[in-house]
Amino acid sequence: MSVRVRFAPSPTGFLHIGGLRTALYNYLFAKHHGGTFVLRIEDTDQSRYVEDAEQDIIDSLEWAGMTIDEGPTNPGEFGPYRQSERKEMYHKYAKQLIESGHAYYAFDTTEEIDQMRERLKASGNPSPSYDSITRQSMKNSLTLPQDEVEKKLENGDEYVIRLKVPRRETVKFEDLIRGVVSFETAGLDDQVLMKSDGMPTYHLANVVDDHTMNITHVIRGEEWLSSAPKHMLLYNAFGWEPPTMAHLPLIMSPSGGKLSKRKAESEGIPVNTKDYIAGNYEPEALINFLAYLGWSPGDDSEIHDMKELCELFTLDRVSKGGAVFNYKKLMWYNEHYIRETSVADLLPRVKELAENAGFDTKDDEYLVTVVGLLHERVSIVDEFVEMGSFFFEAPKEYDEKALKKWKDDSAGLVTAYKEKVEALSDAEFEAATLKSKLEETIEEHEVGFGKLMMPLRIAVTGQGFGPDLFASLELLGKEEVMSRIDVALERLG
RNA sequence: GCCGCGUUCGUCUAGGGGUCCAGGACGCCGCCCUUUCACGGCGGUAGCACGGGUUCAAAUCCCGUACGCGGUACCA
Repeated sequence: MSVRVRFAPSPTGFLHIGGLRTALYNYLFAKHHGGTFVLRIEDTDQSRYVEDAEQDIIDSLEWAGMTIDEGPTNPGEFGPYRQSERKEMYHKYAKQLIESGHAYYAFDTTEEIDQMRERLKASGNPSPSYDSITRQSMKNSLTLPQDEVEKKLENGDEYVIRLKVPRRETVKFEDLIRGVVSFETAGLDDQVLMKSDGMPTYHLANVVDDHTMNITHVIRGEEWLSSAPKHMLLYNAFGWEPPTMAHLPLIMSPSGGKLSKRKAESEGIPVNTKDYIAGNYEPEALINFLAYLGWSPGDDSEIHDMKELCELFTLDRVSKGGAVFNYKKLMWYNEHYIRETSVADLLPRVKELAENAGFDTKDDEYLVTVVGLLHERVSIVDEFVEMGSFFFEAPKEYDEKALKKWKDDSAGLVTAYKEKVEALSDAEFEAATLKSKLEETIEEHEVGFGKLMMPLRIAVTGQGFGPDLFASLELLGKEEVMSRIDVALERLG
């Protein structure tokens, strides 16, 4: 049977970076085996539904380079792909479970359940739950007379359907990442399968869908491991062969704990995929980084594109422990992929960025030189415009830190240099000459290179760092350079 | 609390009984290159959570402890 996996997010917000990695591992696994990558929208919680979330998920996956083989917008033969559109199916299967004695109706109100919990807590039970013991004293089809149950159902009284968890049983299953995992049913509660609003809970929906959609491998976050035994119980109750399980380690925040939205933001880590899109990160970098966050091919390689990752990826090489998100390493990947991208490919992107910043980008030839000069220096494409802003307009102010290098003798040296260079024709105004003129000047004044270099850089670019200065001067042209020096001399003295 | 899952440099990881006084990458530090900023090159720093076993031999197997994380909902 060919591999079919699903990424099954709930549309309660924008696609989280952890979700993106789960999707990636599913995708890589599917493609490694020539299988199918399914997107299923788990929208069974109507109270948390977010309108634009589904589109955001689809856009994010596409940006990251994952092709959805089957999903709500490109259905295959196992649709629909939104759980809200499969309601009848869940009802049918829930009913089947009741008939086979694996589930039952429960009529308790929220208040009654709360009271039960209070009562048990008061009598010394630290974690009361609706289970094989407590269900005997609750209002459900196991305790109520048959005719009363039927009457309640006919009256349209609110009810839920609960899983009848066996009293004492051991549920064991093999997880591809963790090996054999084992749970005692005594610790499980009678999970709600159908909610009183007629929607299934995740537990029922996920089992029914994975089975009816022919999913062969369930690859999901570790937060699901604890409820996996309930799912196994369900597969058993239906008499279905469960899919192979693989529970992924969580992505952790640098300060510890699951990388939550709140934590990530306070630690300067973009948490939603859309933040990376808006922030102009290289998708290849994010993907490469994410792939290695909890997985490695086992050799010393670090750089792989999606195609290579598909070839290399296996679940047995996924690590078990949580992985801390290392933003600096992400940036290292980002720098790497920018350097790998040709100037020609970068050009239109930088052009758009610069224009959005309100700069006149002059002609493409000019821009090509700008991009070339900054290519090895930027960490993220935005920096082409930030670091290179002086290519488009004269510095409005001078960087404070850089200004410390503007010493008492700076004005004199810059003036001396200016006088030399002023004599050059436009054609002579090129990097090598500009450099030799600087050498001449420092020799005449018997000072070090930096004594003139830094002030000159500040005067022309406003910054204490940046691309090769002489090439920059050449590109800017004589007239512009002269004018900037004059302004600086006047303002800095 | 209970249940489950984890634990190799600061971080991501390699390693699955001898070839490991533990390898790679990010970061950090230093040197070289560049009389500028970077890129790059070279080198350095730093780790098997702890305690017991098993074994001729344990980072690797077993048990316990500690710590971390997850779950404990009519949320997913």
